[in-house]
This record gives sequence, structure tokens and C-alpha cells, in this order.
Amino acid sequence: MDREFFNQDGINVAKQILGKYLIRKYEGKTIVTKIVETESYMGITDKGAHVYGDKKTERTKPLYLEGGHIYVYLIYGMYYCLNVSANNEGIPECVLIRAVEPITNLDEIAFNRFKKEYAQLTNYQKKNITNGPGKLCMALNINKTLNSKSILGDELYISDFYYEGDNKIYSDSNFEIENGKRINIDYAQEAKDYLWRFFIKNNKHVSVNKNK
DNA sequence: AGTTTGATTCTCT
DNA sequence: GAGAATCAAACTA
Repeated sequence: MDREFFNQDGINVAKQILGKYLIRKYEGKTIVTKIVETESYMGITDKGAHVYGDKKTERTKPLYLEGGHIYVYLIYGMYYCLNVSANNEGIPECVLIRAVEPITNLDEIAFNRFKKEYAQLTNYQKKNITNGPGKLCMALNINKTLNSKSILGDELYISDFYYEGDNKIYSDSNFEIENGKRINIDYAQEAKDYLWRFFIKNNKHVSVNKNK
């Protein structure tokens, strides 16, 4: 995906990165996953957003950058959440990536999550390996060192394709998008009912399978 | 300087 | 389905 793609508004970006590959490279390792669930946070008028009321603080600075910047924050003292800024500079919209599906290097993902090889995981662990915003950050070794960096770089990026050896494998868009209310923003008054969560219908790796 | 609060996950029950 | 874990940042003053 290019800069222009992320300069769209947050709802379009959230829908359009579904089915695309989220690719992480570090220490010579490469992990490919597919994005299956996202949420839009629509800037200073969105009561669910960190920047509601134009709250530009040290934490939220990356959101004010041009679309395509990484915003990583710590939640509940323990878990990281990954966002990508959307829209133009000064318009702090973003997309929270809530769940991905593992595609390659399952052993590395399994080790990051459970300190075991993939084949040794229980079915329960396999099912719950990347189906949540904190889980996928653990799985992909995502932390605050990536904060405010570009999602167009080579450490963490989103693409239409990946290489498996010499094979160039393209994402397919043969799926239906479901939407629903965003998760765990009960404090957001009327904004908690906005249908700004998007996910691939019937995908096994979506975090919450309801759409009310 | 002290208090409150989570865009969550895991472990029970 | 409920409760605990755990802390940076925001908020109160």
C-alpha cells in the first residue's frame, strides 16, 4: 500500500486493509499475517477516540502525522495495541488492527505467544493465537519502538502480496465484510454504537463474533 | 505529587 | 461470566 492509500479517511482505510497482508520483519525474521478485523477511530469529534476534543498529547502525536504512521500504545499496563494513522496531516484519524490470521512462520508466532512450536500448541491456543489487538502485538513482536514510524517502511508494512520463495502470492478479495459496534468503549456515549468495527465474515481469527 | 483509568487477556468457575 | 493482573498517561489540584 502507498501513501495515497493511507491518506483516505479512516473508515475507508479500515475496510480496505481487510484481507491485506500485515508483514513484520525483525532480526532477519519475516512473519506474514492477514488482516481480518479492524476498527476506525475518527478523530477529534469521536468520543471513542484518544484524540477526542483535539487532545494532542505526547501519546497521541503520531495520530496527527500524515496517514500511514504507526501508533502503538500500552493498554491495561500490559498489552500493546497497533494502529495506523489515516487521512491527511493534522487530521488524527486512525485504524486499530484488532485481529490477524497467521500465514507464514507459524513457529515464530507460536514462540512469541506461548514459547512453544506451533505443532505443540493446543487447539485452544491455535484458535486464540492472534485474535485480539494485544495478542497480535505479542505474536508479531510489536512494541513502542515502532511508534510513530512509517507503515511504508521495512519493519512493519501492509501489502497486497508476499513472497513464498519465488512465488508472489496476491491477496484475494473474495470475502464479505461485516460490521458492528466497536469493542470496549462503553465510556464513549453515543459513539459506542457507531458501526465502525469491520471484519471478514466467517473468518476463524476474528476476536468477537457479534455485530450488534 | 497523588489518583484514576483503560481501544485487553488470562484464569478460573 | 467474573475478577485479577499491572502501569503509562491523563487528570486533579
